[in-house]
Amino acid sequence: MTTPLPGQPVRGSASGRPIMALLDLLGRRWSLRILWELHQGPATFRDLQARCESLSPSVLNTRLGELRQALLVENGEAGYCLTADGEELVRRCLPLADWAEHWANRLPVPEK
Amino acid sequence: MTTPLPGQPVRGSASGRPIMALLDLLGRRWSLRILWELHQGPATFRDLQARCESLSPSVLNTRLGELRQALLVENGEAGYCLTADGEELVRRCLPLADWAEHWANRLPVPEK
DNA sequence: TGATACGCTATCGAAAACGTAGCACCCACA
DNA sequence: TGTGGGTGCTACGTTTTCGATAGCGTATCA
Repeated sequence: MTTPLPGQPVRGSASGRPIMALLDLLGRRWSLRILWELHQGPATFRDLQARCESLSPSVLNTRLGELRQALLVENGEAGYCLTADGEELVRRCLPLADWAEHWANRLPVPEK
Repeated sequence: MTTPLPGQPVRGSASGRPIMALLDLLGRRWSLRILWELHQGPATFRDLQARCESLSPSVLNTRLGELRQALLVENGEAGYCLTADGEELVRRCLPLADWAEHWANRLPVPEK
């Protein structure tokens, strides 16, 4: 699978607009979650697996490759962590956590 | 596939925390894109397909079902559109468009 | 020379997504 | 009354992606 990047046609949009590349990149299973977990602090490969309740190493490795190509994540001394850009991206998503709480309150309680 | 909702275990997290349900919901192919397109204005089923460059009706229908269960999208007079909650969610994601532009400038220009 | 941890790859079956065709419904119009 | 257009949506076979498990190669420390 190729990493969606600005300036290239991506799935669902031949335009190359940056937002489309971003939506494709983030709309892959575990992408958002991985960024979220790394925002909680740096982690080794195996740490990340554990935090995500044991997602496959193959998928994790694929996602990490994409996120590294996109310069959102890097592998440093302390293990994997967000780049400055990645940090800023997540920072802009933080209002989501807030919103999710309100959302939970408005939804009917799901059956167990 | 079951719709991830707060209060239930979701893929990658048994905790039921709202943010985890949200990350699961949005981390499915086309979810973010569909919300994005609906934020540009209401659309019929076929409009949505066209705006997303002809994604499969089966997938579109599945995503719409999930987003409707999550009370983010509804089917009204003018076709599909965001609910008040959905609108607020997207509003909180708008900084992403901005960020994506900066991101594009910092990335090496991809080969054609 | 084990013991342990690291990042990561290989393999294979299951699940999700894709592409295409077409159904059932409604409504205007001839 | 039938035909042409729109609607939302389903069916089905193929391809892609994901998931579960095992294990490799390296490094570190005892």
